Amino acid sequence: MSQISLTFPDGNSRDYPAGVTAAEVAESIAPSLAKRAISANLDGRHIDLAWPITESGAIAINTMKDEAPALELIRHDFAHVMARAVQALWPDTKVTIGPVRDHGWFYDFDRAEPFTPEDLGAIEAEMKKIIAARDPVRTEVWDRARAIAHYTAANEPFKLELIDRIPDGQDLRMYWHGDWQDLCRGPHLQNTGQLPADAFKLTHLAGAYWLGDATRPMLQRIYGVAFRNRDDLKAHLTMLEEAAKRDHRKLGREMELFHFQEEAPGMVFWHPNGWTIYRELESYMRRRLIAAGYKEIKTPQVVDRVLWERSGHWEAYRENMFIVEVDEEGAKEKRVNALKPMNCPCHVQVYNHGLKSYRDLPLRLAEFGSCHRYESSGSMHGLMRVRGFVQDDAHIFCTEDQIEAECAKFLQLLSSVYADLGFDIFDIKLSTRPDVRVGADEIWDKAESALEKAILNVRNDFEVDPGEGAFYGPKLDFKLTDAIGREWQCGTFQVDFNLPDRLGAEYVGEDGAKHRPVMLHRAILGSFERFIGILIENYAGKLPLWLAPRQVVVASIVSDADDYVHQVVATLRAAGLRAEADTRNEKINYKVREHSVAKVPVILAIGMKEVENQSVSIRRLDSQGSQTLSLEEAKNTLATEATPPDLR
RNA sequence: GCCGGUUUAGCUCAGCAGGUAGAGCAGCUGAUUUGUAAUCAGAAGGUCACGGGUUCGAUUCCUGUAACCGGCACCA
Repeated sequence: MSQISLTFPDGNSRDYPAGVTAAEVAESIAPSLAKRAISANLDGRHIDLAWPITESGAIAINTMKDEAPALELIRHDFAHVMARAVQALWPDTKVTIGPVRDHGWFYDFDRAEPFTPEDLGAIEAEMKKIIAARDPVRTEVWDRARAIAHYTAANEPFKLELIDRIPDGQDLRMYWHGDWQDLCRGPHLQNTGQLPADAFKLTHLAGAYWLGDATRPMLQRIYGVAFRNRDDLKAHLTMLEEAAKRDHRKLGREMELFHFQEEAPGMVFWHPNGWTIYRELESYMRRRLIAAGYKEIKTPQVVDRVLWERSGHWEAYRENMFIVEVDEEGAKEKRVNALKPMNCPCHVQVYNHGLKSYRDLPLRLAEFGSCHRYESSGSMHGLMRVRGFVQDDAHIFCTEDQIEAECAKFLQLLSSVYADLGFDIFDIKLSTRPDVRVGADEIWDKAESALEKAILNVRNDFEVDPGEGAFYGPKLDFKLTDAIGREWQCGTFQVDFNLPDRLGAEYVGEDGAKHRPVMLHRAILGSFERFIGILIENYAGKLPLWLAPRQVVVASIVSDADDYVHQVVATLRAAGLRAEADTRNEKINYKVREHSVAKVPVILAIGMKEVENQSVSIRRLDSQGSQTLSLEEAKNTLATEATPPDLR
């Protein structure tokens, strides 16, 4: 038998007979390592301990201490154990796929009866039995015919379809967890007893299309989470509770920011507090855009279908547009309009008015464009996905040569805006030309490299998503990371060679001839509604002072202080602060608690001491104590703090 | 749109093997003048999401619709 040479992480290497398993390699290093071993990495590939190694390479033995491989194995084996438990409880259930995902796994099943939330407990109990049995896990390589014969006999049509999709010549591997078997690429643990029976939980049930395809049957998906130990699971569940507390829908109700109701699903009813945040954010964006050389415009809400036909939207998105039909006087047919689902065609109309010269470019037209899209009922989610929303939209009309500079300027503006709003971390994704596209390859080359160069001016890490660009041009997408690590795609920068052509945009060049401008679609916040939702969740409702809808409550301790309370409120208001008086006949404890729960950032408590000294006792949200300042001092401090970041 | 779930007072939630409902908080009224996260008392508050059916009788059972929640699909 031939020899192979395996190199260890410390740089040493040793020879083994070909076909040696990682378990044997671990044993040869130290029996204690063999006991703790769970899997191995061979040239970066994650393999089973029992897998025969036939070629030389670099090997590392994994134990439960190696977080990434340990979690992958645990979650993957849990998926199998859960599927086994489900088939044990309901033998008529068909199995499909069960990948590792996020903090756990899911497995999709096909069964006539729906699973109920109560079933989850029964499944968990069955899983614990399987773990306690410590059944060995073993694997075999099967040829296609044998696998097909097996799953035909077992009446598992989804598995048969999976086999069909695996390329010819690829090994099919079969895993057994005890007497339950599943087609799987592995790797897996050595026995089910290695699973932490106290560190998993089945979390929820959901429907999911087979292979993610809406035309295929809907399966029943069961989600679970699993960790290496009970403490990690508990920490995860606590984190979920914390995230639920930040839910902008809950905070929106508690802080009286907005509401939704049946008669206008997906449309926001902004209340005074919420609208204050909105206006503050809008004013901020307006100042930033004007300072960055944009001109603000406003275009119609209701636009005849012919414009959407010309732009191409009617054909592609008719189903998602709100249609307004009008009986015009004397007309035989109703006139068909659409509520605008986006602003770009209207912006081209503004551009097209009057002859443009190359000297006018780049022309940056911005609009807080109110748009309506008929989103499917199941996709709406609080402020995050709505049917009526406002974009911080702008279109830059420029020459091809100006793309790079405009992109660089935009990146600068975007990162500065995100930093001002509390988001210092964001990721960039570059989506390049798709198979189906318009425009010559040379122009795509130019646009893609311009975008890439522009990013590299700002930072050196970005993700490339080949083929995911829009049909009209490549694009950049920006994902920011919030306080609890979630990512939100907000900004976008898209190069468009198509729409200027379809809508006949032109400029007169230096050469006196007419040329097509390039159009850059760009947004930083995306939609105000969604971005405010993100802000609320990021700050858990405790917005920075300049964005807080209610900035200061001046609360009396005794009613003899009421006159001075009103004087303090008037002083603060004159300094531009959103201040209100609370002179109700309640204890200061009660007032402090109520305004703290309402997330008012500053409470000024006023008793007779303050009246006498013309001072205030200032109490910040979440701080224990209070501090006494003169009224003048408090006014100046708060006014400075409440200044929007771009005006400081 | 699809699968599953939910819908009871302003909010959070009980309840009903079918006999038209209950709590806490909020709100209202009164007392209390209070020093940094809930003062006490009283009265009041509901077409049990909406429509149809079964029944002597439906908030409860069946059925349809809508909205919402968790996912899936979609997201110009």
